[in-house]
Amino acid sequence: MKLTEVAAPDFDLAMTLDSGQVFHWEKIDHGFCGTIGDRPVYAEQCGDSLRATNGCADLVRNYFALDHPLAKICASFPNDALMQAARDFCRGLRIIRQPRWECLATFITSSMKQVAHIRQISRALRERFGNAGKIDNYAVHTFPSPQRIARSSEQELRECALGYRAKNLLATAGIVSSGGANLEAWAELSDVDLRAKLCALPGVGAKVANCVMLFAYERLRAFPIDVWIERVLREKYFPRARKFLDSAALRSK
DNA sequence: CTCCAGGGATGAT
DNA sequence: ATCATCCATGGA
Repeated sequence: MKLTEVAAPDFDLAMTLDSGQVFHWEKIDHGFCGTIGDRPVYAEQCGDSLRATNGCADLVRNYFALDHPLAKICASFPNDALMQAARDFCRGLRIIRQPRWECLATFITSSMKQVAHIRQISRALRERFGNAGKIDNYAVHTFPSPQRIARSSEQELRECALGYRAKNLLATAGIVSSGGANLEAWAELSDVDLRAKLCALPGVGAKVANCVMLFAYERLRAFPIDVWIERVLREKYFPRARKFLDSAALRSK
């Protein structure tokens, strides 16, 4: 396969793909196979560069947000020991730019699930309802459109290990595919309005809404609080706080 | 306000 | 082989 080189300073591909923001990339020899939108893409790290599928340089630069000034962003964090440890541990982790529907649908399936489960659900949905593509001899699948999910049955979705989330994904796919929610147009909304729109969709609460805002709408101030973050907040910063999800996450703008 | 269904992988006994 | 644990949303 012919690869093209893409400059990627302050970037760690494996760290980014294994950080719990995206769930479909598969490790293959020295790199990762996946899709960016409807394009099959292979990418591998080579020092301060990526080597990626020919013709995908701009796509890769945008998806992995290589234009974000990561060093400057990290330098803006508080300089306490805890933040220093976090910076060291996550060096090169970037918040990437994901397709809106794919991100929303994936995080609806993520509720009450661990990363390994979410990866299996993503894979099942893609293999069953997505379009097949190839990277050399390796098969990849696009994430299915809202129309395709809406045409499936709750039973079919349950066969992809969604459990009770099947009903929510089906309902939200119906709303999106029928024009009841224009995910692209929502990019123009304020943080507060966008969060309210997202939370009105079945299966989307404060945590999922903040994930989608952060990973699909480039709202870098959104702050998803899962149980792990909540534990850290409680243990290290706010030992007496009670309910983060109903207060901090929803009020942050 | 509180309580709890929900489902499958993963780790412990 | 069973058993306990992990987890966000929404409805009672």
